[in-house]
Amino acid sequence: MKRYTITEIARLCGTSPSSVSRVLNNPGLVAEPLRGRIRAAMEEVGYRPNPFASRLSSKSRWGLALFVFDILNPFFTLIVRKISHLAMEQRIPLTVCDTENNEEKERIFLDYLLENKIAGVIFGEGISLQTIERARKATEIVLIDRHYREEPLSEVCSDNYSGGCQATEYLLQLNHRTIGFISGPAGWASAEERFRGYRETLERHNLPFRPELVYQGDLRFESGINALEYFLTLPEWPTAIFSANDQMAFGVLTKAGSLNMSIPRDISLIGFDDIPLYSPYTTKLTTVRQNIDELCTRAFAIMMAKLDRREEADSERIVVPTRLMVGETCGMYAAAPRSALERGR
Amino acid sequence: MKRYTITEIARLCGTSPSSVSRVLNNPGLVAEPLRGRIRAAMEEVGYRPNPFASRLSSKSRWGLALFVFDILNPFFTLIVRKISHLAMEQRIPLTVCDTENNEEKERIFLDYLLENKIAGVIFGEGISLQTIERARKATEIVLIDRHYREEPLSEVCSDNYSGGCQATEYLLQLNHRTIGFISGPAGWASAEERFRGYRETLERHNLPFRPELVYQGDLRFESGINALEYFLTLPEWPTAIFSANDQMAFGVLTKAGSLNMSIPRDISLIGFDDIPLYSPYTTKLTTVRQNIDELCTRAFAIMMAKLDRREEADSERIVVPTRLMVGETCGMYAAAPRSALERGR
DNA sequence: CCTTGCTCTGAAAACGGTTGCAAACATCCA
DNA sequence: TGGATGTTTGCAACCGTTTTCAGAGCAAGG
Repeated sequence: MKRYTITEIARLCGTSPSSVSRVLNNPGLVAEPLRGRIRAAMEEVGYRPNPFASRLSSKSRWGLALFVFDILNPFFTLIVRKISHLAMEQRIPLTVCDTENNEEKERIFLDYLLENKIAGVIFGEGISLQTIERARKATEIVLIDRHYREEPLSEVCSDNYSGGCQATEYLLQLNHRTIGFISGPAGWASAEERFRGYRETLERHNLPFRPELVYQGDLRFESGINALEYFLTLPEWPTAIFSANDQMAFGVLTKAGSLNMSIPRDISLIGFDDIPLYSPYTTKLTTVRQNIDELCTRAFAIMMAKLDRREEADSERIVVPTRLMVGETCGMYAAAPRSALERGR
Repeated sequence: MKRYTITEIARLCGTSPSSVSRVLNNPGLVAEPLRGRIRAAMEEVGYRPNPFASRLSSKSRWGLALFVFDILNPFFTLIVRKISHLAMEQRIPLTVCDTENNEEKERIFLDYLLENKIAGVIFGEGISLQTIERARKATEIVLIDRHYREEPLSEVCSDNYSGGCQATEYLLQLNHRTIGFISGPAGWASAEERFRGYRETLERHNLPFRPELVYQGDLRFESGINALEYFLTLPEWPTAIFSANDQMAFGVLTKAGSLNMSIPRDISLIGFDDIPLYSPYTTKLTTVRQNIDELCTRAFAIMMAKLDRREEADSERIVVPTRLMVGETCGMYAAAPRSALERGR
């Protein structure tokens, strides 16, 4: 399958390479009869421009990168999947950078990308501020589910605050009054917003915020296990637990199982994310859905817009709503102590 | 941070661009004093070749691609992680192609890559033969954990057959004689080898192979659930189950839990892969470890070798050993029917 | 009929490297 | 000492586009 050049197309049409190039990049500059002929010829032989030549000549940047701090976390795996498909649809090469929460790796990836004149990078949560700072000086950037507080940047976030409220509100409706919260790492805006939703909803209902009911996790499975262990050391056990993500909620579910506790009978549980991977488990987790597809699509669209109009695009902040997904892990709390009868049901 | 060109380096050293280029690509052609000077100058100003110019000029291919059919499957996620790090170490751009088991997507990815003169592609299991065929005509390819039967190709595989033997052997040692097998999809060489290990080990021990003890799964969680349901419809239940991968084993574990069966008390269970994600679950799965890091490192090394020496590299087939990881899901089978006493233990 | 101002087109110079070729020089052997 | 051979080096062409610039053609305006 021979690869044609712009010059050959030109010869085929009895015109010059310049016109062919113009048809490609600025069709308005070529008058109709010629333009049609050229287009037909390109179609005919299946012409594909040589990307290296274009980029060398135009000095334009090209290609995108996606930074995630832990590709094994299914939330990020889904982001990688979606963004990589979006990029492929546009025929834009995408470099996936799994930094493994390691600043040195971030640096290496970023150096490489800047050297190669990448056009833009999309950042997931968990990448260091320093790296983001460096990147934004040299290229276009968009943040997914991360709030950059210093100054406006293009960001697409789930409505983590409302999600936090929804979850807490729901537990309150079910009569729970002692609600444990498993947080994410400090400094993660998305997780902190969920926490704020939890805390403010409690206060809105005139329930005092009790710091001992908050366990700081790191969003991983093990945190859920440890969190439940911690909650059970408290003099008064929480009757419900709100976990800042599904993975930790799964840790709770698993630990509960091994302690012969039943969820939701003994304790209610609500997660955050709605990772499909976990849905097949027999107990369907009640959780707050983040619309990952939407998150990615919007972020990608912003990136494309930035690349198109070269001038400084204004930095937008888009908030994607979350939705409560009622599963099987939350139950109505009966104020009376659980009776043997109730247990045996 | 100014970007220097080869010409500027040449001027700095009072030599010609050709020599600088040669230092880069063929240092042997440049005599020592000059070479040293050029190297020093490049170091000094932090010279980085413009990759587009090189590729345009040398017409060489560049960049790698990695095809996996389901990036959400942690086995493949780990491969993606490892290969992407290896590529980054060598400063080679890597395109991750998650085909979602969809031939159309395979085609689009591959078209794009060939158009962009990719240097090589690494295939994981589950990519269609047709795509592999097309790719190998146009570029270098290496297969991971996939056996291409038609003719020799460069392949790096786990020793799936031995792994299958190890697992079965282990169950036999534990006195199990009725061992169920949950297979992978037909046509997947890696999974079929595991099955062969299972079958031949049985036969080696003069146990008849019983087709009804084989449930065909698709390597996903749900298959494990369905498999256990199926096995329980048999007149004689298996006392142990060997699952062709961990995810299905997890399905079994979960389903067993919801049926109030205890593993390993009521039934022993062994998986395949040793996915770290699953290890934190409180019951540690007994499984056969695939050395994913090794698999990837070897595959990548072969790819690099192929790219270095341009001539037809001979196709090697490398087999990476597997290892039995004893967890908590296999127990000794007591020939006598389980007594109430034993159950209550 | 001659300007003027468009619209379209082609020539040619980049872009930053690679590489074939030949010149310059050193080395070796007869 | 002279020619053959081998090693270094620089010149210049080329890779396939983009883009500037100027010229050609043409319609409108005076």
